[in-house]
Amino acid sequence: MAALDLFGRRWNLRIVWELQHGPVGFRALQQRCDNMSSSVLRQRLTELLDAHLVTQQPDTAYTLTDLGHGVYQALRPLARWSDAWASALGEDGEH
Amino acid sequence: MAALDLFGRRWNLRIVWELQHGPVGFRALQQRCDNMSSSVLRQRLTELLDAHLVTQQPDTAYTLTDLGHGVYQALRPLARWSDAWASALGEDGEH
DNA sequence: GTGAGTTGATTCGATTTCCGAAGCGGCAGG
DNA sequence: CCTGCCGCTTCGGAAATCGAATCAACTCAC
Repeated sequence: MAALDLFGRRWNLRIVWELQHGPVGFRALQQRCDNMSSSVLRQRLTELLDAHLVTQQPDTAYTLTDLGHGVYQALRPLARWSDAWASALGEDGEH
Repeated sequence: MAALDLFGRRWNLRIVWELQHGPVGFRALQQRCDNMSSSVLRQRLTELLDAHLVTQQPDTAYTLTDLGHGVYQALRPLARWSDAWASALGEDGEH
């Protein structure tokens, strides 16, 4: 239930999603997230750091922990579903 | 990506989660969601209705569509992960 | 049929969150 | 030095969220 609360906050899902490919720096991460506000990004990152989903490397780059990588795995069915969702909505509006 | 936006809104994940057991009325649904604000609940419900994840029955009760049920299925890995997450955080703070 | 209780739904002012742009100090290279 | 990039902070305004009051419709008891 706490998970639904954490991920119910804007950008948290997206940030985990964008960190899947490996360590990313602060400003680069911001750009990947549609240039979201830097203030909110920092806020979200501390939340994810506290939740032990994200770690900060010696070179200050951010990356997923093992736990965080588990989230990404758990998120993949949702990504697969979103494809079905998109096509279902697409058939709606056409013709 | 639109899915991350929709579910990045507060309560949307929770509402889908709470509708898993079948049709629920407006006020009952509100109570299940920690007595969330009724104004926001209505707003979220119209969003979910527009997204075809939720339908309103003749007796005005809300229930998941087939599409909405797919979301719930896609959410179950996340629920399973949250258990591992909870125990990992639990070991942290103890002793 | 009238009065009390419940339900889905709306309104509105207050609070919280989010945004975005500017700016900070630190650290490169030229 | 100066310029440019970096992680990060500050702050004022905009937007989302809240909470409580309220409405019309419906039920049920009496």
